[in-house]
Amino acid sequence: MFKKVLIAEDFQDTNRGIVDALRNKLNIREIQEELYCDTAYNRLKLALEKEASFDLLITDLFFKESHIDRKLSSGTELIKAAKTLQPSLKVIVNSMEDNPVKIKVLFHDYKIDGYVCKGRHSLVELVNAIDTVSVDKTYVSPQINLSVSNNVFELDEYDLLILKDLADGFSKKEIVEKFKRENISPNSESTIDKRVSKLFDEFGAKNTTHLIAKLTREGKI
Amino acid sequence: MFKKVLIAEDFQDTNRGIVDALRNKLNIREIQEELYCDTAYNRLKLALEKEASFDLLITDLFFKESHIDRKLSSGTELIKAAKTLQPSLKVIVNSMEDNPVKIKVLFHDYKIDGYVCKGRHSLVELVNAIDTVSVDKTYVSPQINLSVSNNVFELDEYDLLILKDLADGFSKKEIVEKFKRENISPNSESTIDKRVSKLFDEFGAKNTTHLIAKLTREGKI
DNA sequence: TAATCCTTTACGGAAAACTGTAAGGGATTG
DNA sequence: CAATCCCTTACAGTTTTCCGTAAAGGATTA
Repeated sequence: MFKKVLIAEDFQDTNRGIVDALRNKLNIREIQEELYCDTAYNRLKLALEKEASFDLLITDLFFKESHIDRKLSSGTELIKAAKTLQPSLKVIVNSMEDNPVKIKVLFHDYKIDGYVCKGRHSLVELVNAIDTVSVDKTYVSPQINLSVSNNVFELDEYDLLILKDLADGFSKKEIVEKFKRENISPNSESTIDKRVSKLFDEFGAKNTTHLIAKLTREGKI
Repeated sequence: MFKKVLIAEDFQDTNRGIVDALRNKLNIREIQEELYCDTAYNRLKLALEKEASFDLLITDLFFKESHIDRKLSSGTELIKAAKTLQPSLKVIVNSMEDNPVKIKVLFHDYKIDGYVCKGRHSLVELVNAIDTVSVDKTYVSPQINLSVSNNVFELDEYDLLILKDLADGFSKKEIVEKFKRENISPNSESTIDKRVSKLFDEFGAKNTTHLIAKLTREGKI
């Protein structure tokens, strides 16, 4: 079981609940909390330098903006920095996010060990997650169905360039001009037309407005 | 000071923090928690019938969906029902929402007494809010600027009908047909054209796609 | 080398979006 | 009552979107 745990979470009241659960149900001795990504990172770094490193990081994904200038502003940035600093560190994410696609990215690209979706059973799940992760397995909240989203179409960088411009209200002709100006190729109106039409098929959209609305709602652009 | 408080909040770990704070800092004797809007409402009703009614309701706005069939599915519905049941009940909302326009609506239309925005200082603010509300004043988290949003363009119901259909990929002609079918008026293509053009001006959008992208990002549709 | 496949590009036509003008009707005001 | 304002609607003209066909060029394969 873990001995030293760091919690990064900007909701004061949520912190309390987690700390209570870890202390009482898992008998974890050393629990520290941070409200900001930057300070959490500094604490991890300091502990590592003093050879008293943390075993587990429990972090949220979203942190409210603050007046203080920050280098790290989101959970994903914190995770990336923390894993670079200390690859052995186990990471459990505890967040509102329930989009399987995004959670999948956390496991694939950010190599997290557990994901707990905030909700009615958060605390019970978090305890289970810590148990599971402590024996080198991965944990995901049962209500999240990661397999559903296997055949989701991925957006490559070029598609994203087009989509973002469309969402910003540019016409196809304007996008053509912009691409030519910035030496982005291909840059014919015809190609851009075809790309967007392909995305209509992939995402089941009837027209540009529909497509952009869908992708915006899903947080993909 | 309040004697009997009900907390409606579907995040288990958040509940814990609030209960602790109320008990320790405010010496409130009777604190009950509910994870669902419906059960919260039933508890309010039961207490009223037994002449042991609650003084204060602290509720979130968003509740995760559950497998159980519910009559009330959001905090606003709970507030509406609760105020109808027991007009004297004080209500403090504790939620993620930080859009001043939406918070303003809670005070105007739902007659809430306090609003605490979940964040780093939630607990401290909540204690302040309870203090303030207990002497018949209203409380709003200091970071929320209700006055800023005075000149924000409001979307009326009719505009929203159009916008939602556009976001769902309907063409203007299809919207016209739909409106006529559902006896929604006005329903000429010309009027719908004009409404949308007005929204372009108000929100600084270049075309429909741009408008829908903006409003979707802002969570207005 | 020839055949094949894929991507880019050009082009054309129907449909839709966008804009401006103008007419009609209901409500308000002097 | 007439003048005015506001909203709805019709219509027309330009631009843009959307979709199909087809040609050109590059890379891969037999």
